[in-house]
Amino acid sequence: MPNIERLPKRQRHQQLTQLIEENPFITDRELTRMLKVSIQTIRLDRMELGIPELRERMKLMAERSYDSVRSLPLHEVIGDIIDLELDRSGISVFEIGQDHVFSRSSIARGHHVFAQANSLAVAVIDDFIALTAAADIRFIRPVKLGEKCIAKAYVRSISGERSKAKVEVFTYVGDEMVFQGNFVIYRSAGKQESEGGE
Amino acid sequence: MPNIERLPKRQRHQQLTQLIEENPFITDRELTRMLKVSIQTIRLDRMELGIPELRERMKLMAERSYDSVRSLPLHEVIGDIIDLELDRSGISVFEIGQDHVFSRSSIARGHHVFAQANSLAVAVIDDFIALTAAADIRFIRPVKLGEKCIAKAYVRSISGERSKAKVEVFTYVGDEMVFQGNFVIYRSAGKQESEGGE
DNA sequence: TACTGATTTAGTACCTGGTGATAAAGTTTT
DNA sequence: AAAACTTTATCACCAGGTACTAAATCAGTA
Repeated sequence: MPNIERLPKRQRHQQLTQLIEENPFITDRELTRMLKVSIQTIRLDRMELGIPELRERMKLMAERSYDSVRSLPLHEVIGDIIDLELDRSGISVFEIGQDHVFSRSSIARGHHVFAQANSLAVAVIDDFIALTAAADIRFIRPVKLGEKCIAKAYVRSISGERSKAKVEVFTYVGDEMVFQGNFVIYRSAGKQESEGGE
Repeated sequence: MPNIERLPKRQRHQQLTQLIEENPFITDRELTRMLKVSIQTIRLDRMELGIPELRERMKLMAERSYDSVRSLPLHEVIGDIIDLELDRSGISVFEIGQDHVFSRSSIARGHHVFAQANSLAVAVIDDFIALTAAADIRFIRPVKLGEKCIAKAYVRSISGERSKAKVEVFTYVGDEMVFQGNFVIYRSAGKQESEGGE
């Protein structure tokens, strides 16, 4: 009574999984048409496969995107600043997540590592509007998914009012340095006309 | 019959808009508790404000993220590459959208401008895995919301197998140069052990 | 052949988070 | 007070399910 050559079910499970993966917005009813089985079978199959219902799937996707939206573009500072002495130094922590890596290699895309350092360099300058004017950076070793980047910024020089500041940033994973950068930050004491990209 | 000093409704509309913006996953029922009005009022308000129901909101977010998930693999290159001569030069276009700017100033965050240039510098190198090792960059003027950035990359030198390439990138808005960068890209002919962040 | 067990189908009740229409009450404004 | 606007209250209905029970179908034996 167990089964040899009782594939139709497993085959259907495969197809079902694939169909939903291809189009997560498909309803059970539509699936019955594609697979030519009753809606109850579809539902049993979903249960067995642990695939949630349409609305749950959409909710999950929405939540996932909502989280990554607020961790990416909404955050004007990338990484959590855990220490800040204005015009002197600062430390921030940023953990590399799925959203930050190349899918094929799980290596963080450079601009995220750059963004953490850049954000910190800007944050450490005590000014209403501070913008990056230039930077000189080194990626010392690739950063992988899950690694926690600790960036330390040191203000090296501040010249006068409405002028440039030099900030040096080192990023570590553990005690390994993975990134180093020298930033020139424009500070606009008073006026907000200035140069830079951030 | 029109109204002067009939704020409570508009005030509520404002609050409603804000509440939903803060937490798009809120139900009408929860909103009645926050705003102390009946659920019908909430629904009339949503109608007037053109705010779709919870499920519709989740669906939109899910669809948006689904689209951007499929444009994110393309997102490995930021900007549209419109011309590419491998190991020689390339051009990409990237329009600054809401997601790319500081809300307070509508100035593009530096890392997006950097990311376009960096992506192009990597793409122009004809190698399976190419990673940024270092960069020397200048933000010449701020880039604003809606501006179209045209990045041009030129390969300046390629040294041997499994070695460094130097790529220079200029980014323009119209005929104004807004960014300039010198990138050192590692190319790993064969092996994929190499350095860099991108 | 009849029994066993898995698989599939059917049907009902119920749930959430709404829409839409209609009516009634409350509040201003005129 | 009458007209106009705003809010609340009902009621019927919908999609896309869950949860549960029951029956039908099919296969492979014992």
